[in-house]
Amino acid sequence: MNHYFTISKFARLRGININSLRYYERLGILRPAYIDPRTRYRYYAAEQLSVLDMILLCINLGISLKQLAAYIDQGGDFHSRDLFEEGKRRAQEKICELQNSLRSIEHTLNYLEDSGQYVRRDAPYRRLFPQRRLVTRELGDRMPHASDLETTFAQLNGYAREQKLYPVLPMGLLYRCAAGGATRSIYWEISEPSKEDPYILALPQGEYLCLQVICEPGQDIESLIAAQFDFRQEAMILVSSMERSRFHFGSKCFEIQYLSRPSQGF
Amino acid sequence: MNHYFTISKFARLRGININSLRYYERLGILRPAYIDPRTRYRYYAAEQLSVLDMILLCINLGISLKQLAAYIDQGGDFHSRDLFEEGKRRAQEKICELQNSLRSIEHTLNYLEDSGQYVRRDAPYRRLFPQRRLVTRELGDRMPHASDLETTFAQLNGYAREQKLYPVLPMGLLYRCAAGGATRSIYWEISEPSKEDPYILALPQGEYLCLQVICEPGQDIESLIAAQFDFRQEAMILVSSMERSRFHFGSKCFEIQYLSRPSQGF
DNA sequence: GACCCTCCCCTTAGGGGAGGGTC
DNA sequence: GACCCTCCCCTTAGGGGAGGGTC
Repeated sequence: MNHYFTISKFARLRGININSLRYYERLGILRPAYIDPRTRYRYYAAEQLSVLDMILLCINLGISLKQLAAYIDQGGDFHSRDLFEEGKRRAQEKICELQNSLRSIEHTLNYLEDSGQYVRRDAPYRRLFPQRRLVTRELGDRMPHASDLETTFAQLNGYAREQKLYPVLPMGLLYRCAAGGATRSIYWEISEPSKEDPYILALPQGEYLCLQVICEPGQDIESLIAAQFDFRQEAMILVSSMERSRFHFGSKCFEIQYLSRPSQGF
Repeated sequence: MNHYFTISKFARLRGININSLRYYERLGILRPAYIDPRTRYRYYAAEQLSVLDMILLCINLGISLKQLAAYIDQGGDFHSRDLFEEGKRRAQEKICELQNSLRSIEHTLNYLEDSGQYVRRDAPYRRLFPQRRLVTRELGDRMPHASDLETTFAQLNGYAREQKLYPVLPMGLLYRCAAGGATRSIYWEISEPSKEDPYILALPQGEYLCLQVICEPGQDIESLIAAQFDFRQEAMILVSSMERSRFHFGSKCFEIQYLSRPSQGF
């Protein structure tokens, strides 16, 4: 003489809704131990809690209940070890993904907070940056049109995502200046801390000479920079997007960051 | 003269399906920058990628797109800092939950693997256990009926879940024996490594004297134990469920684990 | 009176396809 | 020929409710 739980008592043992149990029955993964043929009332046995726990584990880890069926053999037994192995893999993957997202978010929040101290500066100032990692793409001899530039930024972002470099704001233009001339690149800052990639550039930490400029749509940003800095002096010049706690589309404010003789350190 | 992306090019920039973009438009969170009134073709601007990135971040972190709407003000600006703060909280919570699940799974896998070495032993043997943490509940003077026992196990499991102790297999009976008599409890092993709780018992690591018994449904497990051990000798006796890589309902095989004079250590 | 039953409709974030027009 | 449009139906894991019977 076995003891049975009614559907609501059984559901209460794991804090779930009775509709969930009816749903598991429909899927065929957890049929009541007994169904009264007259009233169609469902009754569950305590041993069935282990099946329910498996189901809840799967849901928790994003293993679909159809996939769960693959871990039950004809005899109704669970291949629980296989299921746990799969669950372990899933959990590890998800944790890894979330840690990457979290790092990107924290990176961005730090950046927003730090930038808050430099809002609307008319005069040049010195700004201390930590070491930064950028993913860059060199542009050709001529500055592309705004529309092509946008596309190139988007493509570089796509590349960085594919390579799991976790691009974040800010993005912008980068000039590597030397006596022989300057090369022009675009960049996205990345939050991935250690991966290697041919397009990654590690910017040294240190104090950069900074200047904020407003660039109207038709205006040429390079002539704005050239008015302030010499492109033939060995230096690194970044033209960085400035985003604050809100996104403003069509933002025209940039921060120029200047680092002289970067190859020699500070 | 702005540059626009067609819907499929825009989707490709982030590797998503064009139906997703149509869906975001329906929700009102990402309307195309321009819609040709004649053909109804949708065109997107590069700046809209930042909105798309916000949407993808939310999905990634389980923030619903309706909730996302709460971070957009009348002017169409994103309160991105608030959103990032929320995202950070979510990511941290999810990572924490997953790490707990992962620990439970690893705990269970270790247990299954370890138990594999002790399948179907006829004779007593010594088995080394690591330190184990149990959540226990004392039973009354008399052993409850099987049905009530099942309910009590389920309740204790529910309690352990609520307290985030992460109960795992094995579970079973626990006797704390002394000259004055024995107390009878049920227990679940827990995978939570450090939390304190009045019902937690930390079992010392060490070698336990073990014995496997088969207990048929009608049979009294306590008389089986009493045939082998003296309940009045200072000791800890566990009657542990034995589960292997598959769940078998109505399993009747138990492992008796005996530790003498636990208060004196090993 | 609390509990259970069977419909039946609804949710999220889209995916896939039919049938027809556009670049 | 590749691309885009608007329907329209489908998915997962249930949640909620109506209308009626059961413990």
